[in-house]
Amino acid sequence: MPELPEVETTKNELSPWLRGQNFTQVIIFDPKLIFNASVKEFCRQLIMQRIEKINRRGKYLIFNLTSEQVLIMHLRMTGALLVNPKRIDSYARAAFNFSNGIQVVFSDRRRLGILYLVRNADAVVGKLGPEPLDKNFTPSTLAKILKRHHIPIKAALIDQNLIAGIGNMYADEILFASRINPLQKADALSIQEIQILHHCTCKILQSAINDKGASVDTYTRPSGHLGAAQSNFKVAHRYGEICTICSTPLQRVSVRGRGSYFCPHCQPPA
DNA sequence: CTTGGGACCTGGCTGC
DNA sequence: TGCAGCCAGGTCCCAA
Repeated sequence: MPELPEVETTKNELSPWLRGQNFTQVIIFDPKLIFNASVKEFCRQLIMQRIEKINRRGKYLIFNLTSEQVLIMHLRMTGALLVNPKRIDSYARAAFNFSNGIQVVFSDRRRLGILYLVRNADAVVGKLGPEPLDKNFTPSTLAKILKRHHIPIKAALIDQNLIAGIGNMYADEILFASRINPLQKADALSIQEIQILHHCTCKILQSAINDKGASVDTYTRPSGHLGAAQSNFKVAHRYGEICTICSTPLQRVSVRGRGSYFCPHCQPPA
């Protein structure tokens, strides 16, 4: 699933291809991909626009254009942006051609991804919490956020309005590395636990970016290559296996309807 | 404020 | 072999 490290990798690898290029053709195979606008209008407004820069905010990709508009993409569960794919299959929902001759295909098996074309990016990403890898995101920032919420720490970590970019699998990895039980209440964590949690959040996310994201399910990098971060996972997608530290069988618990995997020995209940 | 549920969506899995 | 039912999870929305 594309979370912060996968979206960051997509941004990093797309940028050299797309920066300074103009959209020469926009083909929408699935009209539901476009939020709140007709396909015709969307294509008309995008054509001949130049991409100045690609940014990431949380799990969103933000394309700054020469016009006053901003193109925002969310990959959701199974979305991927592929550069010059060998063939366009039934999962392709849109194709973009550029002035340098390259083609970028939005591929999305479960069709939950979405594109926005707006004047102000804040209309889409304005309510997101802080970026966990921003230098302004300190243990004290995290402490202030968690103190305000009497909810399971797992639920807090994946709430995009509290912290941006963390999803189900990295939340599980971060909590395992921090030795914190997913059901522990956010406002009950000690300052020591919050410092560890902050450290592990930065470490896990940065390490996953260095590994070009995790290729579980359908995620592939724009080049078509896979990421390698999944090989370091200790609990995510390892259901039925044993803890790499203490050999206790990993357990599953549902937090806010999301499967949460943890080691009952390394991450004991409070 | 939190909590729980449904909706979206399709491939993969289970059980009959 | 086929089919129904459920599950996966990012996000939004609604009711209690």
